[in-house]
Amino acid sequence: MFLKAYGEIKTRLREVLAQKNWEVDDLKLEEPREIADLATAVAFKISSKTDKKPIEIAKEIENQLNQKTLEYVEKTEATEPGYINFFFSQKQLKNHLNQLIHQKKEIGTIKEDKGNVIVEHTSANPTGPLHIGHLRNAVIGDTLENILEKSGYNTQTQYYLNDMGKQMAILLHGIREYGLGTNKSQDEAIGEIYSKTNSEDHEIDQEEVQDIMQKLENKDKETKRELDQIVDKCYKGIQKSLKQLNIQIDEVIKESKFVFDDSVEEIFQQLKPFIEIDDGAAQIEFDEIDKELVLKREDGTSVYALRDLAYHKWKAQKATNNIDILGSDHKLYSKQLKKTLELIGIKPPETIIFEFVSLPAGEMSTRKGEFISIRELFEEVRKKAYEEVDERRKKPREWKQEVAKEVAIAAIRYDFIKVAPNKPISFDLEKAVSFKKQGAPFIQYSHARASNILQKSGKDKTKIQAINDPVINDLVKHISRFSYVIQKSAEKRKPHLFAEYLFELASKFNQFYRDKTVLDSEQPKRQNRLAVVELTKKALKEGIQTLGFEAPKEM
RNA sequence: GGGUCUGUGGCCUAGUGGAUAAGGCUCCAGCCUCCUAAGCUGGUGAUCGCGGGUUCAAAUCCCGUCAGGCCCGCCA
Repeated sequence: MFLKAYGEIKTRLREVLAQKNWEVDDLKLEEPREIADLATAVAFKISSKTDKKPIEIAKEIENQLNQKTLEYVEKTEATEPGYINFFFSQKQLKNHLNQLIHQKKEIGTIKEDKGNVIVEHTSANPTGPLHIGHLRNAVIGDTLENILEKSGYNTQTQYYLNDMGKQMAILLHGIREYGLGTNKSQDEAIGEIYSKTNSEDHEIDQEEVQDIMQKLENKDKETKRELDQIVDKCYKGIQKSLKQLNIQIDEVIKESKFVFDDSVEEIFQQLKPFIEIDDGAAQIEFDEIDKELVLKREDGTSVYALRDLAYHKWKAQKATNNIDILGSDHKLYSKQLKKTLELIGIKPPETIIFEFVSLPAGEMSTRKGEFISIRELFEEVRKKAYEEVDERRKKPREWKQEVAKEVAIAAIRYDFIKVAPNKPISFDLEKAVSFKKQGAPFIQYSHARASNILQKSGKDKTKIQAINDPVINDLVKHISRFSYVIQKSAEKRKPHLFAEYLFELASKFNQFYRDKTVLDSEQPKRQNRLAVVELTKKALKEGIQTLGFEAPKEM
């Protein structure tokens, strides 16, 4: 309803401004908490172009606005020094809320066809297990996908799996030398060998590495098969780590695909007019970027960039929107990639760059074997969650384990998603394990409380009758913003906005929970409050699932 | 050195042109005979790194400066 009201006000405001001949290119509505539902400061902008005071203009606009009744707006006002405030229709709000309680489809889903979008995320090299740096990538990607899906996109996630090039050649060389044991998790075993191969006490046989690279480039089936075995094993471990946190990749695309089906060569030919040869290497130079992009080495083998270009060309044909989630170390490269695609008329991807996750001790490195793996993190958090559940509820062990698992997944994911991507994170395991209030368990707990009331309520009719009580009004109004926040979060590609919204919802429900007795209250109130609880529970559950974790009924 | 991102109460984070800068942690004072206290209420605490500028209006835009991260590979 919030979304509809927003649209209605904006449209009407545009009409009025056009009538008055006041052109404003950037018409934006604000949400001034406590003051009004929506507001605009458009009068200030107009004022600077005319000789009228903002408040006079605001009053004129407000007058004109009210020439036509608005469906979702009950009251407007022009206030000093020149804002126009909008207050929503309580009747419409109530209707809307009652619809939400009874509708089949989930709360917040926007019925619109916004086209296909591929979200490429994580895409870590199969040279070891995923660590918490990759986790930030995975959580942002997966959550964004859920939010986009809810806002009307048809989404797919892809993992671009590197199985070509120098790094992989080095890995294969290392495995040939040390062999791959079978006793432990394969991604971990591979990670150990990879870091051993790169360590200072080991000398890399450059000739062999060169040979492997050449063979792969020339589509040598035997070498490909040998490497495939390793890559597949490692990816299996990666996939398991992701699954642990409720992250599912829809499609895995191997880099070699584009060499083997000749699309790398095809795009290379397409780029020919822009390519320059420097010391035998084929590269592209840019006017606006200071650094050239190498596509092929002196020996004719392709570099990652060229294969990635072929991948992006392929993706551009499959979806209208492509979003890549990348670490900030890829910033320069992604700029080059986009420019290069534009040269040959291919729509470049959008990129969401996230800053690094560091440990209190310093940086993580797969090559050096310094990192906290997702597995370790998950185990730690789950252990802690189990202690917490165990302390509070007398229940069977399996039940406590299940809840602990759900809480752990939620706590980890929420911790990463609530921070805007462009902020660097210093990851402290101690702090991550101690459940802070501003985290997922708090939200899950609110849902459990709501569920508990409903479970004990029996069969009472669910219809919201009165929403004039301030505590209730605050809560239900917040729920009415659900699809609006989904929309905003999706269009701005900012999943943390939704994470914050959901925390506020939980917080508002807890205030309601304290102030308003539900089960033991007198009848018109009981039914009304019960309906509010049901609606809140629905919204919390839907929001929790959108963030990629579960909402236990009890915890 | 060049590019880029970040800098908000003791700590973590939101807000990136609009009305008193919003939360959480910590600390202090309260609230379980009453639907799950993983909760709630109140309080202490901020010249938004620093200095200029633009604007009716700046945490937000511009310039400079300091501090930290990342990048500047024929790696990915």
